[in-house]
Amino acid sequence: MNSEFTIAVHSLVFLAYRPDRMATSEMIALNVNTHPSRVRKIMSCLRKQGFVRTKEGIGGGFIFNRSPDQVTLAEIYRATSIGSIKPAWCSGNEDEDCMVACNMAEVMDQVFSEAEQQLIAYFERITVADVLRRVQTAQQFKN
Amino acid sequence: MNSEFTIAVHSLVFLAYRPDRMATSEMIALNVNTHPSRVRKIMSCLRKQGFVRTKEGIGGGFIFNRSPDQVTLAEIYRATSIGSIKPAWCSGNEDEDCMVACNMAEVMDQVFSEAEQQLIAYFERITVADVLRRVQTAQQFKN
DNA sequence: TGCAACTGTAACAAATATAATAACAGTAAG
DNA sequence: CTTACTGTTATTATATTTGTTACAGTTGCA
Repeated sequence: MNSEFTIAVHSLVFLAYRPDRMATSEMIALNVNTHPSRVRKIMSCLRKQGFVRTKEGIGGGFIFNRSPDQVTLAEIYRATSIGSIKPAWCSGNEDEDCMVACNMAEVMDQVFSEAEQQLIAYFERITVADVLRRVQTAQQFKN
Repeated sequence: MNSEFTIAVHSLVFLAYRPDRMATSEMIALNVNTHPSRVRKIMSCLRKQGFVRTKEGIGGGFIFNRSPDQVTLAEIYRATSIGSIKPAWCSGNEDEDCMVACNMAEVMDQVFSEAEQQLIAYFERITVADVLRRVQTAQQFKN
């Protein structure tokens, strides 16, 4: 799977964690450990889906636009990474004179698509607030 | 996800489809549409797990060693691709002075690991024989 | 009005992962 | 002892992912 999902989740958790629910791409990038430009690209996608709003210019940044306990990982997955569990490579060959060769690509497509539904059903049960709580729990075990 | 899973499933379905349940790496590679060497590498892994046995020398090849309706995609996934839904890239930074930065990698690890269990639970319900039947069904819809 | 701190986006470069290919030793049948 | 196979490693080619740079557009404020 695509790491954009990870970055999107991390960014939203970070925003949820901040008292003002706001941060610049530079702050997020430092926290996530990537380049601010990559953060902006992914946040731009989250903005188009209404997860965050942005403020340009001085004192600007990204602002969490919804309640962290209402946003599920399923929504984030759909926004950033839908289709990413299926490998790009496809087996089989339509021109072959064999039922298996001709139809495996289509059948595996179905299988991966159903598998992805299972994954999404699981992500449906986890919110950004849940992830933040898990982070807090993990932290407590260190102390 | 790794396409080795796809190739492994396709290869076993192809073997299950053959009356003698046997084929050479060249035949499988032609059917799957890849290089025989790649097939041998993946089949070699399936042999070590007991899914197939091999016969070297003239007249040799790979032979399905179990009943197609007993082998689930979950077993094949575990044999070839375990851990592959988690992206290699990890977010966060242990050295950062922030709870979120320090613990997100661990938390996302848990999340991906649980997600993979869901995936495997789904694959548990599909056998090689089921996939072959799906191939047959797909074929019928073309005629 | 003009500078400074932001986002938005595209283009490019670097790194990494994946797939194809070649090569050759080992094995078994005839 | 030759031919048709697997087993395995190494190498090359290709695709994908990530990082980086650059710059236009926006906004707040002195």
